[in-house]
This record gives sequence, C-alpha cells and structure tokens, in this order.
Amino acid sequence: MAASTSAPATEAWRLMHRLFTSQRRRFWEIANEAELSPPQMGALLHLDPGRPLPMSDLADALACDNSNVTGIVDRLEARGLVERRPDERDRRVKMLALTDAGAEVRARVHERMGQPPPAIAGLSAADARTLRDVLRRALGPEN
Amino acid sequence: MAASTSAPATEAWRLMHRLFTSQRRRFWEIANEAELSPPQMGALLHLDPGRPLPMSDLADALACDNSNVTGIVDRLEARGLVERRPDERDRRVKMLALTDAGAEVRARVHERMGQPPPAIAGLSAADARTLRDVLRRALGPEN
DNA sequence: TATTGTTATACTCTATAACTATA
DNA sequence: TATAGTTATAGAGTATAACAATA
Repeated sequence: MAASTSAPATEAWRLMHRLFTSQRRRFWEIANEAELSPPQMGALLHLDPGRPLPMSDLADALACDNSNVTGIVDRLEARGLVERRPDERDRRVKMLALTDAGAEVRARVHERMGQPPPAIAGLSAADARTLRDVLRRALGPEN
Repeated sequence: MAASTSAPATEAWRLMHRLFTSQRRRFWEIANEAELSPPQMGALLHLDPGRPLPMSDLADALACDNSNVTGIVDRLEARGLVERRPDERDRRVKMLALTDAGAEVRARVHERMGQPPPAIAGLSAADARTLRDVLRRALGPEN
C-alpha cells in the first residue's frame, strides 16, 4: 500500500475538516451579530420551526449533558426565543419550541451559516455540482 | 441567474455542515479520551511539531481573544504538553512549542480526528477520489 | 428500577478592560 | 502610540452527582 499518501476518503475528510476550522471566525461573527453564544446558536439551529423537540434530544445533538441544556434553554427562553411545553404522553418530558421571534433569529442565522466560504463558492459550476452529488450520495437519499 | 449557479455550492456546503455537526459526539469523545477540553484540543491540533508559534497566532486560529489563550496554554503547560519560549526578535512575543509529550498526544488526536466518518468512508473508491480532487481544487494547491 | 429534567458544585471558557513590557 | 501577553472580573458553558417527578 502507498505509505506516502493516505486513502482518498481520509484526505477528503481532512480537507473538509481544514475548511471548517478555517471558518471559526466567521461562525463566531454570525453568533455574535445575533447576540448568541455558540451553544445557543447550535441549539437554535437544531430546532425546526413548528417541530417541538424534547430537551434530551437537544442534549444529544449538542453532544453535552442534559444538565447543560437546562441553562442554555433558560437563557434562550429568557430572551423569548424558545418555549418549554409539556408533553402529554410523558409528563417527565419538556418539549422545546421556537417562538416567532426565535424562528426569525434562527432563519437569519441559518441563512448566513449556509453561505459557502470562498473556497467553495469559487468552484466551477461543474465542480460544485460534482461536489454536491457526491455529498448527496455520502449522506444518503434523505438529504 | 446567480441563484442557479450558486445553488449547488450552497447545497454542498450545507451538506458538509450537516456532516460536521453530526460528528460532535465523536469529537467530544476524542478530546475526552485525551483528557483535553475542546479548546485545548483545538490548540494542540493547531501546533505543528517543531514549528513554534506566537500566542496571538493561536488566538487567531481559535477565533478567540488573546487573554483567553493565556488560560488555555497555562493548563496545557501545567500538564507538560506545551512550552512558552522567548522570541529573540521581539521580546514581547512568546512562542508556543509542543513538548515531546505534547507531540505524542497531538499525534494521537490528529490520527483519530482524521478518520473519516462512515458516510465518507463508505463512498465508492471513485466517489472518494472525486471528492478529494474537487476539495483539493477548492482549497488550493498548497493543500 | 429507569428516565427526564433540575439543582448544586467546581472548573473551564469567554470577552472586556486595565495593566506591563516591549516596540 | 501601538502591540503582545497577562491579570482581574463577570458571566456562560461544562461534567458530575444528587434529587424530584414520572414512567
């Protein structure tokens, strides 16, 4: 096996990783302009408008403990961006829902996060389509 | 007009973003096994063995304030993973260098972070090569 | 007994502002 | 005057453990 070059999948992943870490400053600015901390922005982005979610699902998505989500949601709720609602089927569960204000902030943040960085925006039309198609196959038909 | 050509790039970027956020738990586990906080892991990954770096460069890379790096580096230095060295050319500057122990931890973390997730590892050989080639063009010849 | 969410605790991260030592 | 790094401060994030309510 070739020792000097890694497998194409590994190199591709490393390149994607490098692209992402290069965007940290931009991500920070997007959160900052919305007056959100990074975890708060992550929470908002994970909430779909009109589809409430148990707190524990958010903890899974953010890869953190349940006890953590309590504080993050407390602050979002204090700003009126998110609501806690009871779940009729299991009264231990609290469902999180975006408020109208929260949906607006989320839409703005989502829009800006979705803008590709120059490295991707500058690809040829053919390369962009190819990249999209391969990633669609990688992530599965539901994406 | 612009919409039809920028759409594939935008979708590709969103797919990459989804792929990354889906890996949060794994990133957390890698940091955890090395007994590093996420910022500490980020710092270690940004330091190249044998290539000392000014603290302010690390602050740029981590997209945080200089004052922050002080604490992060304090803890890495207390564990013997990193060293502060004077810069002869500008005595205000402190250069950060990995110790041998730090280089070992960094290599382990770097190796694990570089392993592609199933979605990428499961691509066909042709798709993997295509993905790599497009990303090489996107990120430039130096990558 | 197990699970969901909260609270208490201790530590880390974070930005801001003020400080120092250089430049 | 400006810059690199530190310190002080206040607030947010974080895991752990213990707890209440519910399953």
